[in-house]
Amino acid sequence: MTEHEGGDQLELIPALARSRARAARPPSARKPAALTEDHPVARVLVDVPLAHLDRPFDYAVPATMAEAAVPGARVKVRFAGQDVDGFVIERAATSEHTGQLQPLRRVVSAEPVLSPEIAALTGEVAARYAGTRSDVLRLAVPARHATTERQPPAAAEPIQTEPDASGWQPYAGGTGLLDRLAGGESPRAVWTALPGDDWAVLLTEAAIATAASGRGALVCVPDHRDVARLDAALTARLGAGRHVVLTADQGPANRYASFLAVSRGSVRIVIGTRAAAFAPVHDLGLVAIWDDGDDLYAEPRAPYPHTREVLLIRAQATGGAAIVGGHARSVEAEYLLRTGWAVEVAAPRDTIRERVAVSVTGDSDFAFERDVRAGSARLPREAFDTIRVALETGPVLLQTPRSGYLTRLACDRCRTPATCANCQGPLRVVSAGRPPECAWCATPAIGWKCAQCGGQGLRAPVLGDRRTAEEIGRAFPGVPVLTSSGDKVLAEVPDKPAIVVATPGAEPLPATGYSAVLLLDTWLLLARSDLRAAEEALRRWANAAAMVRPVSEGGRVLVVGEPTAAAIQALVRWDPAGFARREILERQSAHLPPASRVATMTGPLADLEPAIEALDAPEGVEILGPVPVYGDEEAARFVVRVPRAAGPELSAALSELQSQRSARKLPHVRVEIDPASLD
DNA sequence: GTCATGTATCAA
DNA sequence: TGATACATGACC
Repeated sequence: MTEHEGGDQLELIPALARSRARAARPPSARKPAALTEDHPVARVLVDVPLAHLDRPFDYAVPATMAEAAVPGARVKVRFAGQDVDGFVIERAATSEHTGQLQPLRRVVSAEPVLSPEIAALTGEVAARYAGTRSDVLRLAVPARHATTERQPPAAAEPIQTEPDASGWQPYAGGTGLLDRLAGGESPRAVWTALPGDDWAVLLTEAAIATAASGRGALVCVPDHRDVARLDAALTARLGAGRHVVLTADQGPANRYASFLAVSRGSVRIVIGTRAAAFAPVHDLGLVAIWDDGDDLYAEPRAPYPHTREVLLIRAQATGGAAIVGGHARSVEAEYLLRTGWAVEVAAPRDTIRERVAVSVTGDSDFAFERDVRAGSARLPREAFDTIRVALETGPVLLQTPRSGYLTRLACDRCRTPATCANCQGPLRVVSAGRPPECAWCATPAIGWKCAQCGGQGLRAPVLGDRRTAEEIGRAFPGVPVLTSSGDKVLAEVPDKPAIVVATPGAEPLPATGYSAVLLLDTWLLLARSDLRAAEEALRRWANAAAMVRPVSEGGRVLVVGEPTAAAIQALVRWDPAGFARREILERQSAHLPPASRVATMTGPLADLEPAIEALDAPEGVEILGPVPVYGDEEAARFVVRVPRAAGPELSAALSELQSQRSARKLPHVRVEIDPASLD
């Protein structure tokens, strides 16, 4: 031990003393608090929003704080003359800093709320999304609640329940997956759930299997209804208190209590929405995400990380297992299979055929014409018949999208959405009297020709009257008609004949499933002006269709739409994997994610142009734009894309750009990597 | 972001 | 010469 007394012991290179008034002040002017002898340096992540200050700063640890200033503790420190919040990430014996260290101002709490794993994770997520760690920390660590913190931690009890792999039996590699989890191994799987299967039960068993190996599990689901379903499944198997729920809207006390139960290791099975993705689960052995294509997983706060990416980063970093599950398959999940990062867990075709039968009926003008005479102007004859027959045995689901999506132009002959000849972006009408433009690169679509059928006419899909529950009710007098949509989601459906009209994602699940599921207005979902329109449509249809009873019990799915559309064909064949494979090839040739890594830069054009100029982008970069931002007069947007392999380089270049800009006090430019949508 | 410092500019 | 404005760079 060679420590000296007083506050100057950390002046490692005093020769570099600066002329700043603060440093020049005589030492007697400040009270040099006695420092602790053991590891007197605390490395602190300070909560400042500036990109160029996004790194740890060293502080001296006063003797009075020696015990409390543990790694992970919240502290208050003096930074640039003001008190700011921070987290201790490390205690060290010495500092690299050449000046004098400020002492920690206060240890807010000795509770180590930022574990080393999560501290590292926030760094990786910030780097991946070209954001700041302090922004990511805000997502990762909930606000403190002092009263809650005073409650003593509950004892951690090991989970003795044996996993039941029978639900995974129908899947090739299913029971093997559970066995490996229970055996302490770390398989990584893309799981395509069978229609009719209770995904919550299967994920519950996966979590229990992981627990059987003495490890923790973290499962993210899109929304509250899914949380409730998974919560119920876990409670049914383990009883209350063996798992914990983390969501954003729990209220400060509840949220912090749940968080503490996890961070203190009292509970090691964690479920929740995207807010749970950063949960500091002890000995994390499994991360799982259900229906990863759901756009609720896109974090709306900077730096806009996606739950799936956060979980995969964690699996990679901890060497744990991962399950990416859904009825449909996202192109990102397909990419995990292509690269060999994960293996497929799916049911054989015969099993699928036993579960679900999907047929399609056209909604051409001819069919409508004929159906007017059949008594229903709104439903094709076959749909009408299907509903009538199915109502004899149980509830029928009609899924119909809400109107009001931003629609893109389509070929007026074959209805294929029109893409830009230059960059494959969606075409849309900017103003009357001007040719349509690409929404990404603003190239006017002059002399456009449909790639599918060679047609040369463009049409804007016009929203017709929405089918209303009333109209349906008139067609089926005496049958109760229930609606479920956006703000008014129906919780339950009686297990008897009824018609449920629901918007995608708001479909209630009857105890024994629907006797029929009808997917209406499918062209509307497909016409959305989004590069994911078809993938998203199939996901929504599959989720609704999966609620149908098995074929053997008369369950039937009918799609009303264009039979040649790829997404509809994939649904009819129930082949989400094939669709994802095909989709990924198309994205590849169009230089779209996930084959490419895309970033958007948004802000006033006067700020964007120098930013683009200063961006030290990797080889092979394409810069598209600027394009005016819909609904914002001031703002414009550039799209920057690189081959997938150059993604980390692009992130680094954007981080560097943000650093330089913040150091030079230039106005903020919003950077979003892998944006949920490019509209 | 704040703060302190340096330089430019101008009225007195 | 001092007051003021603005740019710059450090921030532990």
